[in-house]
This record gives sequence, structure tokens and C-alpha cells, in this order.
Amino acid sequence: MDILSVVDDTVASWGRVRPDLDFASMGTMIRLNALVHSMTSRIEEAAESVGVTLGEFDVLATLRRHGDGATLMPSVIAEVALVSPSGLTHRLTQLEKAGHIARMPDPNDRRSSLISITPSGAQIADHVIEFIVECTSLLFTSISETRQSRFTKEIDHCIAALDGLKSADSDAA
Amino acid sequence: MDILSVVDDTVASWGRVRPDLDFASMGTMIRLNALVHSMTSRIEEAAESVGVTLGEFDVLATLRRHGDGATLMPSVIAEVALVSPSGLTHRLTQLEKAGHIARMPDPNDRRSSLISITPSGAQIADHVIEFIVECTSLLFTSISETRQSRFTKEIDHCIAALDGLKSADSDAA
DNA sequence: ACGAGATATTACGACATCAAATTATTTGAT
DNA sequence: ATCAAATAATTTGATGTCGTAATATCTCGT
Repeated sequence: MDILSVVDDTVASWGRVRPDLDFASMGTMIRLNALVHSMTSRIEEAAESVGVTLGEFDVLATLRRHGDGATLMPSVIAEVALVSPSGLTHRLTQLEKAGHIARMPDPNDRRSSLISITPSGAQIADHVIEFIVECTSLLFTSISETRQSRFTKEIDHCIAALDGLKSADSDAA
Repeated sequence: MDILSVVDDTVASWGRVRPDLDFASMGTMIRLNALVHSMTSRIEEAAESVGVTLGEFDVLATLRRHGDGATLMPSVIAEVALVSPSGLTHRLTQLEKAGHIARMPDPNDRRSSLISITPSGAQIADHVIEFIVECTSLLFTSISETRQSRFTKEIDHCIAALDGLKSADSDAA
């Protein structure tokens, strides 16, 4: 069964049960959700094919894009990787066990430690990021090259609108 | 820190480390990912404020949109809710415990059972779906009402392109 | 210098999910 | 009629994540 058909069916059945509501926007959001989840699944597969979970790849990617020899504090990684401190500890432990990162004591702050990526970790990060670049490029060039920037702007507007809603929760809830 | 700034920083740092790759499309995908995750978090909050998880709401919504008195087999719910059979069993158990659904033996097939939604379950489904409709409507109308249909079409093209890639994995991997 | 408060990390307990194995029932072939 | 294969739901065991609490260390005011 086609994903788009399922979305249309969902919207249509809601329209029959609740004709007082307009589900057009919800349909768009379900489409976005399906798109993101489908892409995420692919990336997850690519990551697991080289022996790391998606979350672990996220850590490796954060380290990798800071360049060779860069060291980051766990708290910084946790912030950009959107993971809880305890969750990050677990990921780091797994990655260290696999030899993809190294923990060094921070000479300036003995509470903290400095995380660096190893060659094997960098190789994994590069492999997966290349897959992502190729995959996303094919995805968007297949619709219309000239409209991608406009598409991106629309998304940015959506994100800005969503952030704006955060201070108006009482209205929606 | 602004979400969009973080995305731009991520793309920029990758561009410095791997100048041989074009990360524009990846940036768009990260934006989409952020948008979807942000919206999902909000819906999750709304669901949990009325005592159900997001997955449990998914089950309630599936039942609710089929109309009053409708009964569905667990296998059908699992298929449209994209959850494993074991995962669905857990959700149904929790929902039944809370009195939001009822399990009835299937008279035609004693292996199976028929799931129906109770008034309290329908009330929860309606509450959350109303929040979603309001939230998504505000989101998309705030960018440009006339462009929403075009935006939706672009997404559909992306989804179609992604489905097309599924038979060409060897190229990307 | 010293102690109160803030910060970084880790340890522990809980939850949702999935894959695989299990049980019960139906269906189809002989 | 009977038995093997397929199907439906559940149970079991493991994984990944999160939230809370505990530990160790730093910073700043006095």
C-alpha cells in the first residue's frame, strides 16, 4: 500500500468523523512525518551496517565535523546531539569500547573529560555522511533544483512559526 | 540558541571538513527533521497531559476515526500504526487497563479479538486531534496560505523520490 | 583560605520498543 | 477425517533512551 494513499485515507476518514475540523494542514504534517521517518530509517540502516546506532553516529558526526584532533566536552556534545547526559554517557561508553572515540582527562577541569575521535570513528562518520549527502541530494534534485531554496525557506518559516507558538501554549491546549 | 543557527553551523562545519561534498540538501533535511521533531514533542506533551503516550494515542486515533461502534482487529491496527505486534499488545493492555478501549472475542475467529474504543478513549482522541489540527493549521497558515498546496506537492514528490530510491539502494550505499 | 552553591559526570531504575519463541486456532491438502 | 502449514495474538528477553539521584570538582563571595 502506498504511503500517500494511507495519508489520504487517514485525512478522509477524520473528515467524515469530525466534519467540523479542517484536516488539510494535518495531512501535510503527516506527509512530512512520513518523509522524515523514511529517510531516518535509511540512515539508521547505513549506520548499523557499519556497527553503530543512529545515536552513536550522531556523536561521531559531531566530533568529525569539528576537524582532525578536535576535542569536545561531553556536555557540549550532549547539547548539540539533543541527548540527555545519561544517554550520552552510555553512547560514549559503547563507542569507546568499540575504539571509535577516546576519553582524555581534562587538564583544566577534573570533573570533565575531553572526547576525541579515532581513525576508525572518523572513517565511520565519513562513510555515513557520504551516504546521507548522496541520499538527500537525490531526494531534492528529483523534485526541482531551482525550487529547493524556496522550499527551504518555507520550512524555515514553519520552524519560526512553531517556535513562536511555544509562548502561546495556553491558546492551543 | 536558535535551531536554525545550529543547523547552519552544522552545515558550515561539515563544509570546512569535507569541501568535496555539497551539504545543501542535507541542511534542508535537518531542517525538516527539526520541524517534525518539534511538532512531535508538542503532540506528545498534549497526549501525556491526558494520560496516554504518543503510541497509545495513535491507537486511539486509529479507532476513533473509524467512527462510533467500529471494531478493528489488532493486526489491522498494528499495520496502520506502524508498530510491531508485541508493541501493540502492550499498548492495548495499557489502554484496556485505563478503560480507554475494550477487547471483545471475535465470534468468527477465536485466535483474534475485536478492539473498540470507549467513551473516555474517544474523548481523549478528540482532545488531542483538536490540538493537532489547531497546531498544524497555525503552523502552515503563518507561512503563506496560497502556497500550502504547492508545498504539499513538493513533499509528495520527495516521498515519491524516496520510494523510488528503495529499489536502487546499491547505488547509494 | 574557606565554605556554599553551581556544574560535570556517572549510577540506577523505569519505560517503550522490537525480534524471536510460544500458544492457540484456522485453513488447505491428501 | 486428519494432519501439516499458515495465521493471530501474546510472552519472553534484550536494547536504547530517559529522568532522578548521587558523587566529585570547580567557582565565587566573604
